[in-house]
Amino acid sequence: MSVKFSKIAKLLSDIEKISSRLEMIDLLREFFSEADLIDIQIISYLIEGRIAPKFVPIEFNYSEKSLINGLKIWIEANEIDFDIDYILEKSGDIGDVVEELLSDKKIFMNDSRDKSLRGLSLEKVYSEFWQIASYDGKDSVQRKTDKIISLFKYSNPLESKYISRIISGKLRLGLNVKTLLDAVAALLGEGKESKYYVDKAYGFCGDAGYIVKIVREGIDEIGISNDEKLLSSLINILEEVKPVPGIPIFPELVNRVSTFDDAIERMLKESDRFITQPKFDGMRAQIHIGVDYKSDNFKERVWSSFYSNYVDGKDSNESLDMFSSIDSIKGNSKGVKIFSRNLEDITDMYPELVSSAIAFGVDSAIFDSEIVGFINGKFIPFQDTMTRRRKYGVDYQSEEIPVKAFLFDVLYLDGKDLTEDNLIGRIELLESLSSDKKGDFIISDSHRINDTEKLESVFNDSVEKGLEGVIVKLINSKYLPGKRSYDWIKLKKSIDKKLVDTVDLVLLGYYLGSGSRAKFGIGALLGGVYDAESDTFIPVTKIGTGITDDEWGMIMKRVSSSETDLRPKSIADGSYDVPDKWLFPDIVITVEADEISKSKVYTAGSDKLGYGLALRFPRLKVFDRDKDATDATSVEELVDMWEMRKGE
DNA sequence: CCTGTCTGCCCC
DNA sequence: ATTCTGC
DNA sequence: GCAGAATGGGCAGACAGG
Repeated sequence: MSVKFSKIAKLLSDIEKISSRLEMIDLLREFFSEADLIDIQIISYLIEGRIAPKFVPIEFNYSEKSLINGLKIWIEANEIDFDIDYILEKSGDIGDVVEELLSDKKIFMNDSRDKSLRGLSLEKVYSEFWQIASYDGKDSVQRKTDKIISLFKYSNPLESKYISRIISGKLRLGLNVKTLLDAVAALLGEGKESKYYVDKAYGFCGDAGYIVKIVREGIDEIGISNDEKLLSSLINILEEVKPVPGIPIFPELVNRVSTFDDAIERMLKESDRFITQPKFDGMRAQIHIGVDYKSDNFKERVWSSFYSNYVDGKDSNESLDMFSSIDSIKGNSKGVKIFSRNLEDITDMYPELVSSAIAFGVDSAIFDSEIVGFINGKFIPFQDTMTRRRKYGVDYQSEEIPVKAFLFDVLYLDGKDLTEDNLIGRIELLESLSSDKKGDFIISDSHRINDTEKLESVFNDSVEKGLEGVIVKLINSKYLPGKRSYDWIKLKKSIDKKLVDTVDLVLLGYYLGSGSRAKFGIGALLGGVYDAESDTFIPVTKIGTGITDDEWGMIMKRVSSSETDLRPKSIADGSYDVPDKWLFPDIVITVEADEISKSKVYTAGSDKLGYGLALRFPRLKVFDRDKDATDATSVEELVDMWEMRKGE
């Protein structure tokens, strides 16, 4: 019997009130030890605002704005006295808005109710979620709204709050899947050992529900009383979860440091040498070769997973066939699959890489790589590379924007898991695969070095080639799926102050904040440059980071005296996001950015260039420069900065 | 058919 | 992506 | 140092509405 959803809402509400992760883990562990297996599996997906693992292509496609629009229409049709915008501004959370709206008990009085929904269970809510996510085509937005409102009818305000938050993907509990895995590990005892194996198994399968399932089944079989046997048996079970071609592995992630010396110090603490590889400005891609669609391992993890039962009118073997049947794979004779950083299947977007993989001359492999547009021996801008991430017109675009896959790691080769091997061994193996059949694969350059001078020269080479910088890696490190540790450190060219773009922008408006920013009444700023010719200010970017909570309070005070409801005439109009509050342009701020980019919503520079300019990765450095707005960075200066970078 | 709006554990 | 915050 | 949650520009795709 699936647990009542009202109990789940209470659990989530309790977790939300806690700030200590250890206490959250304790609450969850308790729930995990009592609840039915199916409920635990469902929760493990819902906690991420999803209904299935990431590699299953099912999304709600219905976020905060859709719910707000839908509710507004519904409120008006039912003549309810409720100001959504006002409450949203105050709370900054769609869930809180819904909770408050439904606290009025009279709202659903005259509705005829569907009895099958009474006393919602978690399982029932989950299957309704599947239907909401499955609606598509004409009027699907309206059908989703109707279904959500019908769920509200059978929920108390607290349940409605979490239904809204799950669907809009912003649970805001201060807890996510990593903490959930900690709670799973806690089922096996206090020690850190269990956590290591749980994390690792999750890294290899990308499916928290599956991990929960095998752990819980193991516990039920052995019995929780037998501590020692429990731990060792469960470790054995978790260790069975190994890399399998066709099942995406969470890519290992990089950390950042602020100086070369910091990076070197961390590396040399562990070993007398370290590895550097180029940092490409493209798209992370994990390339699998030799997917065996009929193997038990593959079926167990993908085809028979419990969520496939929820797909309407299909049995589990027909459903969720992201891997599709082997017969339908056109020209993909070797079971090639390519996955993005977030485990999305992007195979069909890169036919030339599928061909390269088939020709590569290995039976099975999993490579870690970066896909970058590459024309006449030169790297092309990130924005152009990203046009290859598409569903339609793939053939045309692959001629317009040809790409290369730069392989920089190998996690699996000809049936063997390499993730426990040292990095240096994996790289040597990768380099040994070099042959004349690489197609659009390029084995990434790796340097083995041990001092600052060499690091700086490798870094400069990299930047000169048009790359983003270098990644520095511990020479003797294992591959850690999904981990962001200091085993891998990025040194971006923006570490060098000469290579960042710093501008003085005029504050033109601001936006309301969500979640924890709501209490400040401000969440982001709109900044612009000065155009002397027309004596106007032209927006170039929003800024939402680089500001501490204390500063937000101060900024709000400073800004309130310049507020105005209508756009001041001196601020250029455009298709940019209109701020919630306009400001008379009299405050100058300093903003740092990694680079200037071509824009379709910002227009600064378009008179001269034919296209507008914006900032990539903007962050606030100084709030109030105490100078005149007309002394801010000018359009001409911005255009100059853009042309100088381009010329290099 | 065209255009605007919204979405994406999007990509970075 | 960058940045800040609580533990 | 980790995990989580704020926030950025910009891309293609899906849908609503005229």
